[in-house]
Amino acid sequence: MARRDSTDQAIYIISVAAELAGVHPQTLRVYERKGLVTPQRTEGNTRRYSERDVERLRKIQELTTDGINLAGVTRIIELERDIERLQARYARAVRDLETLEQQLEEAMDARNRMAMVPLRDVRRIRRAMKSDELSQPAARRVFPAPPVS
Amino acid sequence: MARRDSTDQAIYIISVAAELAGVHPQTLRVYERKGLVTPQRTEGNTRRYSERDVERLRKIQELTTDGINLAGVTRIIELERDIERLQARYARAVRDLETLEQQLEEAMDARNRMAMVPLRDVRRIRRAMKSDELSQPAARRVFPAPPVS
DNA sequence: TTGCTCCTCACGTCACGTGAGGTGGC
DNA sequence: TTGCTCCTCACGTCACGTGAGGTGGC
Repeated sequence: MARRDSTDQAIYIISVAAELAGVHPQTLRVYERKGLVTPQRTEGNTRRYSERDVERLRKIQELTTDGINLAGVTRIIELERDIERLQARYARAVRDLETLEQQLEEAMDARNRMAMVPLRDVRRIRRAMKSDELSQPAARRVFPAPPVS
Repeated sequence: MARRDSTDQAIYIISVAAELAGVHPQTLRVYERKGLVTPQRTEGNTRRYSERDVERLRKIQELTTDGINLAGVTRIIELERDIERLQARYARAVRDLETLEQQLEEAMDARNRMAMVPLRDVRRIRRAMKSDELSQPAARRVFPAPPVS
């Protein structure tokens, strides 16, 4: 779940992160105290913000600009993450559906190109066709249905 | 989309709606002015709240109790509605998937109980079986695959 | 008449952002 | 040293809820 890639690298000091997000550095300290954005710290106790942190700061900035307070921002970010997950799950289901539809169609196609014979009659048919003058080529074409992957 | 049922009937005067939602009547007037809840009006210009309105008021009350301001409440209610729709859509997809899986399984079952014969050989097989002493009952069992609903 | 409704205005409270002020390490 | 960082405290602004005050119709 928690991806570990370049967007997690803690690279920006507070003044740079603040500028990238378009807010006051002091604001970032307040956000951290309230638990909205938790940057890493250097050994010297200096904050280091990752690209992901800055993204989050921008999102917060966008929402507060719309007049939403921090309690609302927190909740909204959670809900939007839920929505993303749901959408991904739905997209996966649609893909599965398409795959299955195609499989079903193929199965139907195969079936429609064929005549079906109860398995228990196969031996009898083979025997009957052996006694027929034209039987040899046709007899080989009587076969059990192949398993479908 | 907009359901029209008993929950839309405008039945409560402001004092009752306020009590049901656990808030001050004056608050309801403020909410209306801000566009959060829009009750119907009687001919005498008195507000009438529906069950759905009261539900919404309770939701607002719940969120503001969590310290979320009205701008946040509006957004959150929208997002939660989005989530409900997405969940319904996902549930529908899952149902479709199950139906299709069952159809595919049935198709496979039918196929596995049968031997398959290319259609162009059916006539030849029938002819061959006719000349076989045990052919009569078996010949009837050579048939084209039925269409699947 | 009583108790509601309607409205507007005003104010107390609180969240938020940000500036000030003093500290310390690259 | 300079310019950043760290922290805490304080204050201006604004959103929100709610009370007051006056009106009018079941």
